[in-house]
Amino acid sequence: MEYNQKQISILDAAEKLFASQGFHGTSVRDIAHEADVNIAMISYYFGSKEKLIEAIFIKRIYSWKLQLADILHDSSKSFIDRFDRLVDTYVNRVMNNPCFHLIMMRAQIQTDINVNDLIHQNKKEVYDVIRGFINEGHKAGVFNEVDTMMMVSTLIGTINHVMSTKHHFQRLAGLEDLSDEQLQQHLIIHISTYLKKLFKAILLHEA
Amino acid sequence: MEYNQKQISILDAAEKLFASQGFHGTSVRDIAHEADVNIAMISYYFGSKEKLIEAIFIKRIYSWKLQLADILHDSSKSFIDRFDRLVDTYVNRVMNNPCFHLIMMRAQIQTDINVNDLIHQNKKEVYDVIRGFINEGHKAGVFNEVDTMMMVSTLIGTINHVMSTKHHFQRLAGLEDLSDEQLQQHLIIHISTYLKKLFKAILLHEA
DNA sequence: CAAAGTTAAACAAACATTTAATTTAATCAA
DNA sequence: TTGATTAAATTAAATGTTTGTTTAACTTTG
Repeated sequence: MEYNQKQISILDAAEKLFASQGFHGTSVRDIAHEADVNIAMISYYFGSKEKLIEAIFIKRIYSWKLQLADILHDSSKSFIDRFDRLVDTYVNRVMNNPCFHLIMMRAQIQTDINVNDLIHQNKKEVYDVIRGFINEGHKAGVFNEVDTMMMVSTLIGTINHVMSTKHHFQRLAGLEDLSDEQLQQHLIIHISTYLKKLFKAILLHEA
Repeated sequence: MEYNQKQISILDAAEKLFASQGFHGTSVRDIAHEADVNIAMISYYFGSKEKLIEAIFIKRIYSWKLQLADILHDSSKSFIDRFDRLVDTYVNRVMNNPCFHLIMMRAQIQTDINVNDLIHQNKKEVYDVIRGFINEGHKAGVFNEVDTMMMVSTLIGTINHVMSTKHHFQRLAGLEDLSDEQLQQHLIIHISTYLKKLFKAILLHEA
């Protein structure tokens, strides 16, 4: 998929608006205005509003599992180093693409947006790779036996929750004098450190 | 707030539809049809669609912090028992009221639904009570010093994530032959057990 | 000169809310 | 118990917007 500049503007505008107002809360007029294009260009290039959100998913969803496999199959690194890198990378990925991950969260919640098969397929592949990695580490005597599916739920759930409620978080933690950029960096480091420590407590320490 | 039967029908129908289709994805006609009342009754009783969702929040939000304080301030139980009961109760609460918690998740994500102050106030009170409890347990020498805010994020984030993606979860875990009720019971026990073990690993065991 | 890009305008359908008319229920003097 | 009075509840219809999409005319590009 090669998109021209106008198509990219539309995709970016739609991603931003779908994230903050939801799919149904965003009109194609809103998108056209944000992207600074004529309304008809959206139908012209993408066919419909539905197909536009599909295009956003297809554009975003594939690179993650490539990166994931790259990290976990890097046998030059120890199991623990690879696991740390998994957490770091995923935290950065979600925190640096909040719009898309908000849309993804909402699409999972909502039953009437037609990208569920796309999401499920991706979930399955990601989960299989992580489970394989943890099992390998277990057989190598490095990791304890753990409930991988629940651990992945904690990883995704915690990061999504902090990302999606970061301004509540900011006020609750008394970080209101931080700029958006400072808050962002603070949260990335904070979540990564905490999650790595948390998971090591069940992966490495004795029961 | 005492509601008559017709108002309760409207609130229940709205909660169900807002949960599955979102606020903007649900029309007042949908709600009226689901509740089997005339469209005009919604404006008549609640004023507008906005005030209807506010009424849902106000109806639901208050009982939780009462129950929470009740659990954590029960000094007849040990710190560990109280913590276990906190996790059990919250898991049950979310899993048994999925519609409301889906609406809450989406409202936190969305910036254009006007219940954010309501949610923030509730978040703050809940967080303060839990932090107070953990600090008390730390001073008593039972708990390690932990990042309470992150721990609460993991609690809420993990449960919300499993609840909101439970049908993905069902397929990924190969539990497709379970009925909805069986899946529900399986998940409640599964999440509770896992989360209690996870948190104890950082609250109790040595670093 | 033909294909692709771009536009303002038009389209019907769906939207939230209001209206004005009608029915139901409650109150109370006779 | 009646019949009158009044407020609350209920309704179908109408209101004026906004919705996603299409059209037909026009411009640019190769």
